[in-house]
Amino acid sequence: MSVDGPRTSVFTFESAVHSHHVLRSLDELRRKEILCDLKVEVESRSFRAHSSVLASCSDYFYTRLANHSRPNLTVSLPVEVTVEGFEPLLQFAYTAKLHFTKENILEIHRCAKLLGFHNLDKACFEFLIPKLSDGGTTAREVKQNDENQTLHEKSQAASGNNIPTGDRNSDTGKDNVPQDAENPRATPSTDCPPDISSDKEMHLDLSPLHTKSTSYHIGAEQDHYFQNSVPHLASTTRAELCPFLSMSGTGDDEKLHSATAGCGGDILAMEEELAMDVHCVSTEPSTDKDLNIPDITEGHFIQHGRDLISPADCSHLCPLNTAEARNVLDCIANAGNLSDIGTNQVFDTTEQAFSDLAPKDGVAERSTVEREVAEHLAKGFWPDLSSTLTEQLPLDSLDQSAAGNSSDFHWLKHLDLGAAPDDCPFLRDLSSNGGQISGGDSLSKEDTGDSSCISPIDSRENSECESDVDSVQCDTNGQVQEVDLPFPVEQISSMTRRAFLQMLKQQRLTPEQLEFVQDVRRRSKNRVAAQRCRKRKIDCIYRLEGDIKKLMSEKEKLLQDRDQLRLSMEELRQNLSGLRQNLSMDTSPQSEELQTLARYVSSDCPTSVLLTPMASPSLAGPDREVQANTCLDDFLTDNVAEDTAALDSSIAFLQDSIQTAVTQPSAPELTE
DNA sequence: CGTACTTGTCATGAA
DNA sequence: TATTCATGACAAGTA
Repeated sequence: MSVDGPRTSVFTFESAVHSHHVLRSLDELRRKEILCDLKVEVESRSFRAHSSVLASCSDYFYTRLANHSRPNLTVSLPVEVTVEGFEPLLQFAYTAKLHFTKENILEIHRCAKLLGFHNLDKACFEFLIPKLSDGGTTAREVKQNDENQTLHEKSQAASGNNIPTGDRNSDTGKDNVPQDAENPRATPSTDCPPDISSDKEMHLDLSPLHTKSTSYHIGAEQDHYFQNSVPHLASTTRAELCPFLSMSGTGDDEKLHSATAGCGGDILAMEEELAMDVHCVSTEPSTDKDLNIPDITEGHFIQHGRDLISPADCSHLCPLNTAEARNVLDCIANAGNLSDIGTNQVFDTTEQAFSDLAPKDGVAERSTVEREVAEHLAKGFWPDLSSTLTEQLPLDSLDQSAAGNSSDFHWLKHLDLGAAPDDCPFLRDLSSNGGQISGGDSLSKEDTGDSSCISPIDSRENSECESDVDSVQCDTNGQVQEVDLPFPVEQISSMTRRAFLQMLKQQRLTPEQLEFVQDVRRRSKNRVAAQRCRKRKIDCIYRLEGDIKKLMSEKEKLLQDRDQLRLSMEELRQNLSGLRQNLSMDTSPQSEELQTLARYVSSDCPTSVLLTPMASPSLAGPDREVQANTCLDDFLTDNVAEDTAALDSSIAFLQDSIQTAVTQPSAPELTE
């Protein structure tokens, strides 16, 4: 039987934004070249970066940098890695956003494979490459290509070519625990050429072409890639290729996926806030060689996969894996030619994005989609609004959404809209579009003369006996049918007096109809007035309550100030009493002068007696204290106007004397 | 069943 | 003088 100590509860606070802030700060540091301990040379260009960042994102960099903690490293990437492919990857490492064009998507994909970048989901490329490439490659072909690769590597692994892989997790993401036995991070030195660490110039030429001492392995798919994409490497042996390529030949085909796609990687395992931004850029190739991605975004979708999904579920963590995401991106593709959209157009909000993604052929269908989205968003992020929104949404619209495209927007629940409900463009627009103000005629608010309160009231009028308050309206409607009004009854209360009279004149109503119309108008107006009145009354009550609280606070503060002043006054009196005692026992010339002065300034005041207690031994204790205070106050009050000059000089002299007494504590006159 | 609350309506006075 | 508005009072409905 084990005796356990007292159990202590451990609480964990997990910030949902910390990782994002850290990443953003790191990117800021990189842009300012602060704390950058790594220089990456790609072709003729060099990039400053943080080794830890790249090592955490790339198996290649991890393998090459894990054992080199010295600063100012220079890493020359293999020649097969191009700036076109590496620059977006570097941006991705610091921003979790991959900017690509259909011209460079293949190059990025190839470099991502070479460098073993995580979190670039394979399915992303599976989907995007066929969509953006002109060759008509299908997603199935891309997937099949990767499957062939994994199968090939599995066969190679079975044959004994088990090279450490850069992958730390399985493709399924179900096993997020790093397996050190197969983890290259456990034995990174095996992949590092021994001559690198001895490089005295700290210039790590990591190109496999220059590290012939390393025996690396390359899978068939890489061979295929190199033979097609890198012709000059077609004749290169596997041992001369990028070390990362050897990582993918562990024999575990699933790990290859992870190495290239990053699903189930450490970052995912850490439940980091994941964001996959897909910037569909224009067909114009990027001419900006800086790391600042040009503003050529056409479609911008941000999907955060936190909180709602298990980190082990790779397919959910990588939204572009899902069929829903494919549908969305299909919308991008179907929205028109990418080049048709302005190169400087940026979709910063889902509103813009889906406005353009929505079918152009029908407003009703678009409205249905938007309502579906709004409902979904509201349910997911603003539960308080969801009910209201659902109530306001037409039932047929919701039914249509439920039966139609609702499944296409399941992934929207992962959208991170950190805005208030009022800031939600969908809800805002829906309210503005769908919330048609009652009385729906062309009369403006000023024209009707009604206040803002008319909207909810009239909205109730528009509804058809949906609630209890509409019982009156039901009765009214019944009367409307009886009198057979030639115009909508809801117009009666909303129109101006002039318009109302004009309408009565034009309609030639019967006396019964006229009486009914006037009664309806009167009651409606009065109803609104009563509501306004009650609202004002409630507002007044709230305002008065606020005033009461404010006054109570002020009162409390004044009472505290009063108590504080009393304490200060009491302390001052005690100090003054002590000072008088010290002065009375002081036999120094200064003290004699003080006493003389005291007798002078209080020649007709009993205070002089108090200042010279020896002269009046009959008074002592609290009585003398009270009397002294009283007499002194009275004297000062009575004589201040008579001899101000003498008083000022006396006060100054007293102050000097007090100061002298204070600064000379060792004076014999201050000691008994 | 009583109570508190909401809402519509009426009566009345002021503008 | 007619109309509008504000407001108190009352009644009906509801939780």
